[in-house]
Amino acid sequence: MHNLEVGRSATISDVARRAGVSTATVSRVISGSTTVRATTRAGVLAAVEALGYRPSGVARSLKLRTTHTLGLVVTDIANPYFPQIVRAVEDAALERGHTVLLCDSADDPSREETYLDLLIDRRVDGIVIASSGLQARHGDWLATRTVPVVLVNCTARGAALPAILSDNRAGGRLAAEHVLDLGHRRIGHISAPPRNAAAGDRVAGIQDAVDSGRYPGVELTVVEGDGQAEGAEAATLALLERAPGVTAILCYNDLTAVGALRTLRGLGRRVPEDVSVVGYDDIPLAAWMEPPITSVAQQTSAMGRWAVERLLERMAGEDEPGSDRRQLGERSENVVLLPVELCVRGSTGPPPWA
Amino acid sequence: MHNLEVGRSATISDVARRAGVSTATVSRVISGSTTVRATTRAGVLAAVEALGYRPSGVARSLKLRTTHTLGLVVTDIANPYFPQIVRAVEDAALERGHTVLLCDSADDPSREETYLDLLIDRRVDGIVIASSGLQARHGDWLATRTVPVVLVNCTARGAALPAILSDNRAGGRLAAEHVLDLGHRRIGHISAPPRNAAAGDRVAGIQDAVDSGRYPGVELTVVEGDGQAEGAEAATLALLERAPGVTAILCYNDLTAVGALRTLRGLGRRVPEDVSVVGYDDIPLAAWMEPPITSVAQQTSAMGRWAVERLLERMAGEDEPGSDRRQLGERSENVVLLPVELCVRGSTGPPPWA
DNA sequence: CTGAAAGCGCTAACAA
DNA sequence: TTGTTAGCGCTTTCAG
Repeated sequence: MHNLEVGRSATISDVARRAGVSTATVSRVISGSTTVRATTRAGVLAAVEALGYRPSGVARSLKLRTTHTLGLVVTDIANPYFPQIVRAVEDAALERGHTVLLCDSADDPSREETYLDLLIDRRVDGIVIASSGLQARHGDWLATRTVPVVLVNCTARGAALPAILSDNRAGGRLAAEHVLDLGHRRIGHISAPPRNAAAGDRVAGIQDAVDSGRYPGVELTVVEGDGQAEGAEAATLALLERAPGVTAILCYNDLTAVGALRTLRGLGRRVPEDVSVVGYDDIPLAAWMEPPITSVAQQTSAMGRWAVERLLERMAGEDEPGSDRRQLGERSENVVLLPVELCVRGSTGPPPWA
Repeated sequence: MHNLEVGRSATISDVARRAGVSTATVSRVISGSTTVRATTRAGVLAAVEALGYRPSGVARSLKLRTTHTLGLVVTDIANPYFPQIVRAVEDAALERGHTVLLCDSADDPSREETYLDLLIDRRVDGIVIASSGLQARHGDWLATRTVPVVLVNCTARGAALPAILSDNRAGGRLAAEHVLDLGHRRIGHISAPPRNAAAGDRVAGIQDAVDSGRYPGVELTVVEGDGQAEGAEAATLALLERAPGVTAILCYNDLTAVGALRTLRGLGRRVPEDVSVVGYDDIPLAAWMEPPITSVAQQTSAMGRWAVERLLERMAGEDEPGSDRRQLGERSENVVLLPVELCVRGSTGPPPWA
């Protein structure tokens, strides 16, 4: 009797031997090919069952030149914004039989680079990058690779990579108009480091609202935070020092808003009676705070799903003949802009004098 | 001139051809073997550079029978407790040159099963399972596989899989003693569904404190929540109905505490003046709430790190001869219990009459 | 110091 | 309907 070595998992040859057929036949049974006699099939299946055989994805990948694996690079999994994207990407990937190699760059560009190399080495079928601050050189480098890449809520300067973005500029404008409509005129903004592309767009949107001419006499003060609750506390203090009269603070994200809320409370300023606060991202946390935070919601899961679909579609496309279109300038359909929505909650209200 | 096909990445043969050597030599250079003449090495390196060659991890995995990939199964990535584990596991894995296949079972047992199969197929080197409710059948099944598995904060009834657990019973006791010491006597507990093993242990710990004899006249009421903020609202209402006089609520986790806080506030009950609330997990969120939530902290990152180390150590061990010890009953060193710590914050205080 | 050759586990012509 | 064979891209004896 032919025993398996201990610790080794069964191979297709083991199954073939046991079933008394060739490996080709086993392969046919596994892949569900119809050109197999029923009795043969049954025999193979019995052997598969008996041996607990599961085909090696590694061998299959080598042969088929596809790993059914997607790489997902995120800036910081600990930031509640990202798990939503991860979930969406994974859902979409799993539906199509793909798994996800998660790469949490932990806000470290060099780690991000390491991961990108690793993903290439692992021959993933595609890469989704949801990084708040993709380095320009990464973009250039990525554009030279053969693996399809799509960007989620970030852009690579220069390199024309397909991307799905949320309309950050509109989001900034929406937030600003909301407090301006409420009557606020001295407003502050706590932004994020400039390597974060979204930050700039949101500031631009806020500026759009200020410059629209619809709100005379607006004073806008911008300070830089770090997108974290802790960092936002110092930023809030700095803002209040530079512009003691602000009655509304627009925050780069919800975590920043949390920090602002805490700081304001510590200073004895009531929200929203004394100061209104607006967040961004509408993570679950926003609704849980006291007061619940008014926030700009992005279509996070749509973004993740779109990214995966785009990737798989692109992979399929590359099989087609004469598919050298990668060399052509990518067209504008490659960038999708998703609308945002303002969720008004308890952290905003009219200014004290209104 | 020998051109590469478009869209295909360079292989070791491409490099060999270009450098005018055999693939064996290229392989030696890549692996840093010293037995290569300097000039030859230089030539190979030049070819590697020119072609942008990166060795295929897939082919290497097939040959070397190791993928340098770990599977990580989590119950719900959207639950803020898990990203911390993910981060820790990934950190430890990356340090040792491994990548992580993330599997978010999204609280769906059948999806978890699908993922486990997928991980086996992908021939991951090991699997870390951080699932709140591992099914018994999964455990049995896992025990039959050759791939090393370690459990984080969960156990598989029957199957003797190595596990790292946080001392949930001690945590429950700690939380209970805290409010009992403050003078509370009518206390409530919002637990989690029984498939969650930790939930039972925490209840037991609370019961330990109650039964210790140190606190006479304690009344404990337990209701079941779902570990989510939303579900906790109904559970809090149910608790208050069954035991209107409770002055302290111990929660299964911080998310549950958030829900309790909101509900109490809605009812006009002040925290901690009227009712004290204790959370569990000490996720960042706990400190951000108003009032900040007193919570039991687990050593999350230590758990993730330990899991990976255990896995890799086990993988190394399997190469050794006569390593049939898997058949022997696993010994108790296979289960590690990590201590917990109580973080006292503003959500707990003496009962109203004290 | 270097090359030839075998083989990891699988699939896909091509024959039979 | 089934088997034979040739690789996928790499590493690793074993010769030279």
